[in-house]
Amino acid sequence: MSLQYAILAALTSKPKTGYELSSKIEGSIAYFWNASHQQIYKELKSLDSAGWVSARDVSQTEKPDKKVYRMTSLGLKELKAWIAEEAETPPAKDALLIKIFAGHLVPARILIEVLNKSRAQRMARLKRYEEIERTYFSSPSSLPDDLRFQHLTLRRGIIFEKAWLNWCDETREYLKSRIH
Amino acid sequence: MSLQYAILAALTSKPKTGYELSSKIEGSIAYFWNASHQQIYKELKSLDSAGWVSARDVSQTEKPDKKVYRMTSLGLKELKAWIAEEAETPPAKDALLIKIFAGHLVPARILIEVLNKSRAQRMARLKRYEEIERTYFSSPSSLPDDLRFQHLTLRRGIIFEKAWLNWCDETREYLKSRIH
DNA sequence: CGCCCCATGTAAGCAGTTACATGATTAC
DNA sequence: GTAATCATGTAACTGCTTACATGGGGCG
Repeated sequence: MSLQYAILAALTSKPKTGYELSSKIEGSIAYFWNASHQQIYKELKSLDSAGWVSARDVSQTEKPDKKVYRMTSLGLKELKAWIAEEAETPPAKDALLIKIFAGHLVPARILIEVLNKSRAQRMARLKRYEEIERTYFSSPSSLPDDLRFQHLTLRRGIIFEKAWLNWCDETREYLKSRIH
Repeated sequence: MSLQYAILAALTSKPKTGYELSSKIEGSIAYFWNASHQQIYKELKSLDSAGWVSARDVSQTEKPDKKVYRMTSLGLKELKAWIAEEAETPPAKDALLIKIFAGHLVPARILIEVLNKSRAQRMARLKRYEEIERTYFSSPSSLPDDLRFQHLTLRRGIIFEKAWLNWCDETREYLKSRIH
């Protein structure tokens, strides 16, 4: 259900094709959401038949034809109404936490390896986010409205990756103490 | 798939019924995972037919009969192997972030209300986690192994709820500046 | 010659939610 | 009497993943 609203949110700035939604969203909604192209095409169809978006067929000569989707006024209305609803707080659902929870079952050095790999992924994300912030959001107050809100979600990414790194380090300290 | 491992992780300390798994997990795995009782009964059946857990029927006179599940040695072996595998980093998938992303579409005071409600939920969790830490984990070094690992996942919860609160405050400051 | 980019889908299946169902005991 | 706790499920459905499919153009 939320994916439909994520798609609508991605269509607020300008109309997009399913292909763009599934690949070019890098740098905005991809900070906190993902979906396969199959699922996105499906949701676009269902949004279309609900009248929340409308498709326009565009023929291309050197590339395959495509369908450009734009949000309708009904879609905008529904999106606004949904935004104003209370959001419930989802659980983390990160497999790494299950692994740590049951971590006493395996040797500490194995867990450290698993943790280090996760840490490296988190660090890579943080670097990417910080790079994006430096490049596009260096002076937030001069940005147009929609980009200022995008920046807020990027900020969330930066704050959280840092929190992850802190937790990884704290956890790693304990695991190291179990080896020596 | 991960739910099966979450169930196995919950069964490491002692055998449990589906009912206990779906309700009494409060205070451990519930910090970062959830599931309906229907789904848990389904997964227990599938784990049973795979030989990763085994069920024992227990008749009770004053309560309904129950099935107590314990992990088998095969289940333990598989859980250990899974823990040692690299964990990929999932996206946040929190609807609040979609709402903020498209936040320029609604009046700032509406968004502040939505944010405040989320913030209150986060704050309540943090208080709960801190209370649990004070009560059960005040001197971690004297704890048995499995509880020390449980404590690590609780620490993650505490660190993350604090990070959420920081982000909420940062975001609220910006939203307030849009009203005045 | 093979691979990547563009572009959109079908089909099968698994994972998870929501609604419905039963029924005894204990506590207010 | 009515609500909560204990205890386990079926049925229908939605959401999402994985595998498979097509086909032209550009690049090395």
